[in-house]
Formats: sequence, structure tokens, C-alpha cells
Amino acid sequence: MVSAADRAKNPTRTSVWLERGKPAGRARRSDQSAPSLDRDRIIAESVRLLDAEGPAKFSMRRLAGELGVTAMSLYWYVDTKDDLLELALDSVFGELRVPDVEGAGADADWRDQLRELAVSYRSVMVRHPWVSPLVGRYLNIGPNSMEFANAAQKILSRSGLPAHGVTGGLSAVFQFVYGFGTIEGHFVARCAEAGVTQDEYFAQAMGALRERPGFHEAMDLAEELMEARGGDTVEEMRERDFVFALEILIAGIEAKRGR
Amino acid sequence: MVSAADRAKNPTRTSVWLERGKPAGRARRSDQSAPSLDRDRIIAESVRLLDAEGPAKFSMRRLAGELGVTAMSLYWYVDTKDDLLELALDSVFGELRVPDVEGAGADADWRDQLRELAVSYRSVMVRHPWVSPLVGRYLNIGPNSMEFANAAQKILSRSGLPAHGVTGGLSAVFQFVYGFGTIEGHFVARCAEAGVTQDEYFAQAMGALRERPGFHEAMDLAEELMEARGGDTVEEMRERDFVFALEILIAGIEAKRGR
DNA sequence: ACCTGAACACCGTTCAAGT
DNA sequence: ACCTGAACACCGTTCAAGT
Repeated sequence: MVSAADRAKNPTRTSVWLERGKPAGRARRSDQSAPSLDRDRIIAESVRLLDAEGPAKFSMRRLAGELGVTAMSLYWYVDTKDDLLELALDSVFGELRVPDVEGAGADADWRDQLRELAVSYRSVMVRHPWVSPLVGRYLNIGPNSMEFANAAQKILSRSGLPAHGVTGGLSAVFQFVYGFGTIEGHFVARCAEAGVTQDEYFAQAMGALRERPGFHEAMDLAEELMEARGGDTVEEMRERDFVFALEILIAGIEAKRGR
Repeated sequence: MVSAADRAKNPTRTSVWLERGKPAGRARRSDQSAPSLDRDRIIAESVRLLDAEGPAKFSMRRLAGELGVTAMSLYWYVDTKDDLLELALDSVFGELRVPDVEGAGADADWRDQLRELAVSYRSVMVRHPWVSPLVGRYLNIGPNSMEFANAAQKILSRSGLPAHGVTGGLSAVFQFVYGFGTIEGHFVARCAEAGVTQDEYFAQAMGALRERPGFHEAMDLAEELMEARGGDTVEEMRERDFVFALEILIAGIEAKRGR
């Protein structure tokens, strides 16, 4: 933990994870009277609030209220709201089911492991729609993010892609999943806020669009394509798109093997 | 344009573009004295400010100040800040160079057109890093967004993908570009804010990471992969990743033709 | 070591009032 | 038709002070 004065000496610090000093908060006193707060409690409650009410309503004052404390108490444990968000971000990355890529897992089919990691990443983004803007905002170098990135690198390294293409392959797959999960997560959150099902929301938006003058032609093609894809619910349609897109990516990687 | 009272009658409105009444602002009076403001000026200045100072510093009060007017004047032209952002979003989508997919363009190679559209989308995201969170937030049904989506659909429809796979293919390509452009745009913006070049920022972050205990192994693989990819500057490295990733996607689509 | 109260410089938006 | 001033209910953060 770093005081405001220390921070002034390190003005280019770009991440909580690059703090000097104790990484997990200020030194705990050995004294018997336990403090009412700690970083982990603050982070856990932040995640809960962000999930429940969305990032727009998340404030230091609101969070403090939920913890039965004044807003200023929080500043004993984190330097800024930004740092807190970065901590919350890495904390939900802990939910990722990262396949075993070391011992026995190093012999598994890279395609299966890639699918597993992609599916898991997607579901984190959907469960926590506030995560995706933060992934863009921070460096993503917390321990859980790093474990994820490391596993992804190992999996793609075994795909047969030429060495010069592995980072590009990583981009292709995980930026896709990021984009997909972002849009999906926001859609789910919007429906929940509006108090309608995804199918209701979708039907309403499509209806409104069809009435727009000059958009008939565009909608015709869109509907034709949606028809061909099939799927009875919005969730099923999205699922088909995700699966097919992932298969395109895997097929593309296979096509680029050794070139 | 819709008054607060009208809006109350349409509580499920989910986009400025689904407003009832005049789509381009309130009716202009025929009177000779021109008003000092109009929607287009407000939108243009919003884009300028968002580019220059980022979304965190963008406020109705700040914007009004820049336009030489009080904050409340703006509410004559837009219902909420949210609506204004949605308008600004579609406005920068107007910068997209959408290939001709209708007449002669319908015979062009779909790969070339897909690359052109992807490159253009990426560069919009990088020039305007505030765009990417908004793409997640809104429905993206403004006229420029729709033209983009329509062109993308037409291009993918000619790729040889089976009809049921076209929407998945669209996801794969454009969610990838979205994710890539998001991360890239934020990185560029962060460097500008910190007043360092991308290469300096990158070197600093890598250096800090290498010093972290227990991250040696992960960094070794990452550096090996970056070595193999090559590229002397951060921009060049990113360029290689983007190009290769896009070729993976195209190869994947080709592999899925007719299946 | 840990927490608080008051204060500063901000927000988006409403509403009644001006011209 | 278009714009303003005052007001409401908020923000993140600092700082001096309490225990």
C-alpha cells in the first residue's frame, strides 16, 4: 500500500498491481481488535453491487453505505475508485475455469482446451457485464488475468500455428470472445433493467426497426439470414452464432498451420 | 423530438432513433432570427471534446461551456446525455468507408471488401476510443450503423458460407475487430494521456512485469512469442497481429464453405 | 491503525421564469 | 421558440481531526 505522498513519487504508476510495498493492503496490526473492513470484503461487496445495480449506480458512497461505514473509510484500503475497480476486475477473472495446460493437460487436444477457455471467458463477461469496459481500461496484469493469458498462450502454442502467427491467433480468438461477450452481456443487462425477457426486448426492437422508413431492404436481408440460422429463442440464436464463429476460428487456425 | 411528457408515455424507448416525431430535432421556426444552437453543432462539438479529453471529462456543463451557452440549453435539443452520446456514436460511424456492395461492387472479391470494411472499422475505434463502450451500450440502429451492418451482411453473404453460418461469420469477424480496436484504442489513448510514446509505455509496463515475483515463467513464453512475431515498434507488432488474425478468419470462412 | 465530518469542486436533470 | 438561474440530489477526493 502506498500513501498519497508515495504515489506522488511514482506518478506514472499505471496499475494497482504495480504498487510498491505490500500487495494485499497495509500491514495488519498484531493487535487483537480487528478492523471492520479489509480489502477482500470491499472487493467482494463491490462485485456484488456492480452485478446487482450496474456500474452507473456504483459509487464509493453507495458501497460504503452497504458496508456500514463512511465513504472515506474506503480510502484507507484503496487509493482511488479506479484502483478498486481494477481489483474487482481481477477478482472476477478468478472465476475463469482455466484448463490444465501443464502436466497431463499438455497432451490434451488444443481445440478442446481452446473451446473450454473461450466458453469460460464468455460466461464471465455475461455474468458481469461491467467487466468488459474495464478490460479495455486497464492493463490486465493481475494474477488471475495473467494465469488466463498464460494458459491461452500455451494452448495456441500447441495449435500448429507458425511461431510468428501465435500472437495473431490469440488476438483472433480472444478478441472475438471479448467482443461477443461484451455485446451479449450488455444485452442481457439491458433486458434485466427494463424488466422484460430477452425475447420480448428483441421482438420489440425488431418491430420498431421494421417501421423505420427506408430500412425495409436492410431488414429483409437480416431476417433472411436469421431465418437460415434458426433457433427459437434469442439465447439459442446467440449460442449457434458463438459456436459456429468459434469453429470458423479453429478451422482458420488449422488452415494456417505451418504458414 | 419528444418532450418529457411524451417520453413518459413511451417509457420503454430504448434508443434516440426510436423517437416518435421529427427525427432530426424540433421543428425549425420559419422566423428570421436563427437559434445559436442546433443538434448537428452539438453533436460535432461533442465528438471533438470526446476525442480531445476522453469520456471521463465529458459533461453537459463542459460541453455547454465550449458552445458558449448554459448546460440547460442543451436539453432543448436532446432529452438526456445518453441520447446525445448515442447520436455522437452514429455520427462517427459516418466516417466508415463502406465498400460499394450494390452495383459493380457486388462482383468484387468478398475477401477484399471484408478486409476494407474491417480496416475501416478498426480505425474508427482507434481514432475515437470512447466509441467502443458505447457500441456495447446502445442498439446501434442509427443510419450509419445500419449502412455498415447492411454492407457487412451483403459481403458475408457472398463468401460461400452456408446460409445458416452467415450470422456466425459476421460475429467472428466483426466482434474480433471490435475487441481488437477497443484494446488498441484504449492503449493509444492511455499513452497520449500519460504523455509518453506507445513504445515507452510498453517498455515500462514490460519492465515492471518482469520484476514481479512468480511471473518469470509466464513472461518468458510471452516474450518468445513476441520475438517470433517480430516488429520493431508497438504499432508494427499490432499491425502484424491484426493482419494475421484477419487472414485466419478469412481462411476459416473458406474452410467452412458449404458446410 | 483505523475511521469520521466537513468541505471542495464537481455531476445530470427539473422547473419556473425570462425574452 | 429558445435560453437561463436556481435548486435538488448526487459524485470522488482531501484534509484535519478523532479514538
